[in-house]
Amino acid sequence: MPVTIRDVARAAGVSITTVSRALNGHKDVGEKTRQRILRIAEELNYRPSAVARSLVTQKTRTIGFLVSDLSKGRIWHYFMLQILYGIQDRLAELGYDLILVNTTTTRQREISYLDFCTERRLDGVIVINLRLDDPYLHEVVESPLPSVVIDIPLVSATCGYVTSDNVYGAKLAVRHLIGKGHRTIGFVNGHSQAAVSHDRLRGYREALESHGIPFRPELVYEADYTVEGGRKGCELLRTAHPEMTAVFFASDLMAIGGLHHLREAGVKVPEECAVVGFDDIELAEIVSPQLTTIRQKRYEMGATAAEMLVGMMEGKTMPEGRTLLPELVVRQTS
Amino acid sequence: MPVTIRDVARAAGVSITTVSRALNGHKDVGEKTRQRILRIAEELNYRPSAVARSLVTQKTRTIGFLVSDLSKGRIWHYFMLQILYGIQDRLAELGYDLILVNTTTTRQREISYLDFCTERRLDGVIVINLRLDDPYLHEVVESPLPSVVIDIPLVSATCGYVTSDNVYGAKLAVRHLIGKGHRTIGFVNGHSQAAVSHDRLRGYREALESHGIPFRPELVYEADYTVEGGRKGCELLRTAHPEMTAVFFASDLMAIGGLHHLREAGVKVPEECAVVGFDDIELAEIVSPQLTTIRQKRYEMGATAAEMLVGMMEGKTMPEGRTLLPELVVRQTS
DNA sequence: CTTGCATTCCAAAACGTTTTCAGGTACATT
DNA sequence: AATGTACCTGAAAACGTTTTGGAATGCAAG
Repeated sequence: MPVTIRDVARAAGVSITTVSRALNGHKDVGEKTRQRILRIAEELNYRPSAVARSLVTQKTRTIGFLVSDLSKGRIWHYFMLQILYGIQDRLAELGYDLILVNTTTTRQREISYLDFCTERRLDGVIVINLRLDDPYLHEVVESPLPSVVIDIPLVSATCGYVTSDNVYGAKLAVRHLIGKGHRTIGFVNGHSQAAVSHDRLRGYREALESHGIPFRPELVYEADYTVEGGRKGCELLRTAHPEMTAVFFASDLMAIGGLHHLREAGVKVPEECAVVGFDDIELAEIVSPQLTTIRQKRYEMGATAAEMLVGMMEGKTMPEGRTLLPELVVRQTS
Repeated sequence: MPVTIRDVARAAGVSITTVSRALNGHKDVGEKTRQRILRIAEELNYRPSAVARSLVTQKTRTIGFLVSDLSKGRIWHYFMLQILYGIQDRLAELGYDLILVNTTTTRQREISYLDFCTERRLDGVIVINLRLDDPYLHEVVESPLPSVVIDIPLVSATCGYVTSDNVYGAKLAVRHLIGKGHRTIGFVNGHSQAAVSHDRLRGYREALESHGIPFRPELVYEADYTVEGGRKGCELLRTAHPEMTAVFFASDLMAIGGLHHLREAGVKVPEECAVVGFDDIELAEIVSPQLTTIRQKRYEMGATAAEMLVGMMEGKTMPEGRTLLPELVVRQTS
């Protein structure tokens, strides 16, 4: 029942070819006919079918946003949301649409993400939060489907990545703390199945060593990027090392967990223990005391990913890795 | 280059009709041929094209999630995210996919959301955060495209809605405060272009009056659902009415803004001024002191919306309004 | 031997576009 | 008058499915 190109053609007394050309702005159609066709299409409220167009052009102008662990209680997505905005904004500018794919639920459908993408004939895919040990990670990276992964440094013939310079970010944090006079600095890291964890650890270590402070593995706790994990990590480190005067957390959420512990323990922040987070999610500014943290340019990461992907899809750019510089945001916890 | 049904048919030595029937589980195909076809399809790694299928079935099995004001600095989406999960989860179960539509950017494309939906031939749409004065609101509601709006009580032949019982929720909050002995209770409301604002105001008023406390309009401040708006509202109400011992906020974000003001002003919470929010976003539990609030079942709202929509689309249910009961969550600010 | 009925398969149409190739007209150049 | 050259238009193929309406086969019943 929706009006088709055929209806427009009939009403205008021309062939569908001419209608198609008039609407798509080809130049080989007379000015008067073009005007007439446009007017009639308008009158009939004609909207070309994207699915018919996709079938013939073999492009859907749709890209998938593959996010794993999208589920009820999780709040790590506070981090992801700005990235999503960046993707969606840039994609809209470029004339592409976004379809949301939850890897957890596609798995329920007993179909790999890749199969899902081919069924829907997606033009490309942006992947976030995939663990390094995800069984399908390499399937995605190696597949002919253009893709961009976020925060996993992998490049292939069809896959690029976007990430922050996590080594540098961690260095910023630690240097800042050292500058404030701290010498015993703990580190609550995220789980090791995220590439960023390794980089942040390295940055932590190198910053210490470059200031002549020996790296002590016992000052590092591996948590899991959750509030509760951060709380626990902070508690364990503090009881084991009461002399510790500052803690660097690999995420804001964990830092907030750490603050919870410190408050309960009656430790003054930042006087008795300074805290620095990572990410600069909106919470960092809302929580009190406001959190000193390393700002990741999340919106830009998303926009960059979108841009890279479209560039690859349209054959204009080669897959590459892009690394954005984070920056230190000093607030009240340091 | 992807393998088509034709390739499978050729390899199996049957017609494409038979392949189609075999794959879709129709019964008029011999058992041996069915097995052979399935095996060959598997071997060739055949994935049926959703777009070709959509063209002929006239269904895309895709629904749109229309969200307005999805942009860089906004954080109201902390509220929306759980709803999104609910939608996406239920939709995945039902075999539908979700496409994200930002009304702000479609407007840039100079095309109404509705036109966008018809171009993509979406099967239905879920709308959130549309202001009552949105120019396209009624276009969406009245259009033949099945739709479900969230938090706007509108029903038409093709449009249902899901919302919380906001009157009841506000009553819960105010009753709770009255039970704690408060008699002068301020109310920081959101803007009036949200239907929920009116209901929450009504609940506030009725709860007061049913306890013999007169409603005083000067104790109500109309903010805008932002942290800063809540801060300002709280400040204004307190300076104008120092005798006020409790404030009810129409959202957690505003309540958190209020807490900021109270902390700066050195007001003890909840001893000198109690605070109750609305929504129960994750922040409410993370912030300190932890926020007493009215919990909206956001995930369920999303799941319900998805379910209703699919029911309507498949002609199994009539459009209706569904109202979920919120509940009081007492924490530290009251 | 016909008729009827399952069972299993297929040819062809349809969905709504884009694009290729060629046809037609009008006009200027030989 | 024939040829060339723009310019505009259209018929038809193609994209990859589903579905309709038979057709062929085999077999039981008349």
